[in-house]
Amino acid sequence: MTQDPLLTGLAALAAEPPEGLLDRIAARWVRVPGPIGELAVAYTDQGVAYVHAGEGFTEAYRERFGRPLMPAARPPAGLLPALRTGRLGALRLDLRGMSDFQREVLEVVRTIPRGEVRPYAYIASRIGRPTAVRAVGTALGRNPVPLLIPCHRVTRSDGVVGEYVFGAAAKERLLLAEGVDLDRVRTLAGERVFYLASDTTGVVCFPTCHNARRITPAHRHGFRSVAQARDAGYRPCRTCRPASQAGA
DNA sequence: CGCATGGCCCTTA
DNA sequence: TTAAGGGCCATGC
Repeated sequence: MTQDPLLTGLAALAAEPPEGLLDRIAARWVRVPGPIGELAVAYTDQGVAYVHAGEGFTEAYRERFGRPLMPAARPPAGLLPALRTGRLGALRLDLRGMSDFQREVLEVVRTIPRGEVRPYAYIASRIGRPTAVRAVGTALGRNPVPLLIPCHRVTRSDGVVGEYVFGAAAKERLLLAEGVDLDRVRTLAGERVFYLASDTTGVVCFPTCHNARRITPAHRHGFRSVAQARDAGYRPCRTCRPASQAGA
């Protein structure tokens, strides 16, 4: 009907988007096995953007991101190992659209090793906002990539496991599967012990820090606060950095 | 020591 | 624009 080059150009666009364009706009998604059952995972050319458990994945994705979704043939490289080992490896994440606060929280949480836990208040201190403790909880409740950014490893200061996007029961199962001795954490908490120190190294740790777990019982000392441990002559562990603030 | 309570700060409706 | 409330925490009986 017309030979208008603009129209033919547009028609070509509609029929066959240029390579890469679609991936910038849309996300792909796959179903994969995870440690707590089947997961739906969405990813873009930037990396994994969303991890969802249970029903209603596409609805939840669209409500939250409002972008088109296309099924993918296979999971992105590195996703399955990351879910299996609890370590990201080279897997990239797409965290665009998060607030600065949320990104800072997630960056710290990301560094908590498998098999260990840290309190919400610790995350708040690490990002330099020691009183924004509840806001940290809110941010983790909105973690778009649970399991990959291990928000299940953030627990309450009083030794209680606390809430979780996929439910408190799932959080507890995950931690046990990763080797966290929750019974011991709870026993210590009952004695008001939230830090463990070694009188051979002079270092004080969070109880689940791998350094704390190797302390011989005879040389182990429990403390209620880092301040008390300091007064007793201990210095904070450089690995788990108890009571450390941003920069400190 | 278990529970209640005020405090805090970011996000959402 | 504002107000309400949440994956919490430290106190005070």
